[in-house]
Amino acid sequence: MLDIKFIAENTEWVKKSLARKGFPAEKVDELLAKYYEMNKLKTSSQALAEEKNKLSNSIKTATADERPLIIAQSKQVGERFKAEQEKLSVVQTEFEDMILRMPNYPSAESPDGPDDSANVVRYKVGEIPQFDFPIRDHIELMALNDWSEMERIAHVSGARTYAIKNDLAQLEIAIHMMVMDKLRQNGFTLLTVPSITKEKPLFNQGYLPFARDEIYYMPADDIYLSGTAELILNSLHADELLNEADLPILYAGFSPCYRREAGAAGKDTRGLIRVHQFFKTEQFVICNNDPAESEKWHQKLLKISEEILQDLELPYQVLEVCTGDMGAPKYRQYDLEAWVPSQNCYRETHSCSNITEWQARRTNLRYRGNDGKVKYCQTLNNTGIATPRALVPFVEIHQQADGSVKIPPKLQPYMGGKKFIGKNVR
RNA sequence: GGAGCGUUGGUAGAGUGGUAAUACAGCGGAUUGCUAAUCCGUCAUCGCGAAUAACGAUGCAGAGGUUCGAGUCCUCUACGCUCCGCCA
Repeated sequence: MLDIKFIAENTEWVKKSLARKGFPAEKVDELLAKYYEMNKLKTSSQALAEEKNKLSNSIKTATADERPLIIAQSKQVGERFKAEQEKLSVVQTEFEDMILRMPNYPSAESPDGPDDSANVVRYKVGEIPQFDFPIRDHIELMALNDWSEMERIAHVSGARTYAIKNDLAQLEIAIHMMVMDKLRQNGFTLLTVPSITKEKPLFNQGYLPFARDEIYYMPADDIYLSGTAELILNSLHADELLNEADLPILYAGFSPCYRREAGAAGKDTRGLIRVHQFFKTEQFVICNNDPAESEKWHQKLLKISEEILQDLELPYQVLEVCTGDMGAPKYRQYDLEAWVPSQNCYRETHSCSNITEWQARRTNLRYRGNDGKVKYCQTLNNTGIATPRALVPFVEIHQQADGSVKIPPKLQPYMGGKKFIGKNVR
């Protein structure tokens, strides 16, 4: 959520900034008109409240003769007050709906552009492997090694689900363990969190009101399924007033994640790239209000996820995401993409975002600064690792001519020391 | 699923239907002095405003209701604790 006073005082700048995200300038004017309308009603209804309070309070000291008259007057003012309040609450709801739909301001560093075609590759790390044998894609590798039950599970659980087994199942868990260890060593608090959520955290995080179609909803219990631990971690301290000494808060949250993928019809329908339920270890940071501080943490989160891909020995590229491809909450976003040999391209494994105050305002997540003033926190998030998607580049990059898959040294301790996995490993 | 008891500021904690005590922490100021103490003020949100001024409104888990007036009475909801039942 944006600061309405800032919008009122810097209207032209705000219009220009939000236009970079494709947000129309007229909507800023409409918001301000609604704001001024709301304030007028606040002023008039507060004047009536004041009058009502004065009359009520005078009853205590009034004589028995005076009372009936004052009570009658107070009743009358009370009714006018109630009418004014009703008008106000309509306008207030309209105003809140409008401001909840305003995206965050993009950073000066983010390139302008309408969609993902304008994203900029900042740099690439690692060699794209040259195979001297015909490569298999991850689906063929799973079939060859008896690593999955893709066809059977589709009958049980439907499209875009997966079941993996044997060494690949062990690998899925091992990668999360490796990532959790790295995050713990970097000072993160490890958490396993629920995937069920009430509605309010979805607004706090910024999924709602933008993407209701993407979210599983269970009407019997009025409960939603979370698409990421970010959602839960962002609301964990909702409505709290922290102390500056408590910051930064670093969380590594593990949870199953649920996405309807309603807008992805026809995309990545086979295999492990895009599924309705997956496991993610998420990096989440709450820091103080200093822009330099959130920039520092953004770079730190990026560095951690790069190390993770390097430990897994996956070649990757770092994208600076353009204004039009960023989600509404984001100020600045990097995507990390790992090389997928069978598709001859890089595919997203991590998304690293600085949200600045936008989520904290929705979440009412504040702290008392060392100067005694109350301020909003800033939040950042990045994938730690998401499986099974990360297994796709992993098994394809590390595949051998016989269909077995090499385990990089950094991961071997989590795989019981195995250097290779697969049917043909002796 | 059932029963009982709870939910008050950053924290702790009072509050017979009539302006939310008090203490601690934090911040600001003053004083004395010497490694701190004492005193005063402030301490959430919003409106009007140039204002971090004055004034006013709101805020006691949330939403309704009764009343001239609700932290206090009534209804519903959420959450917590204790117990019963069920259970990986």
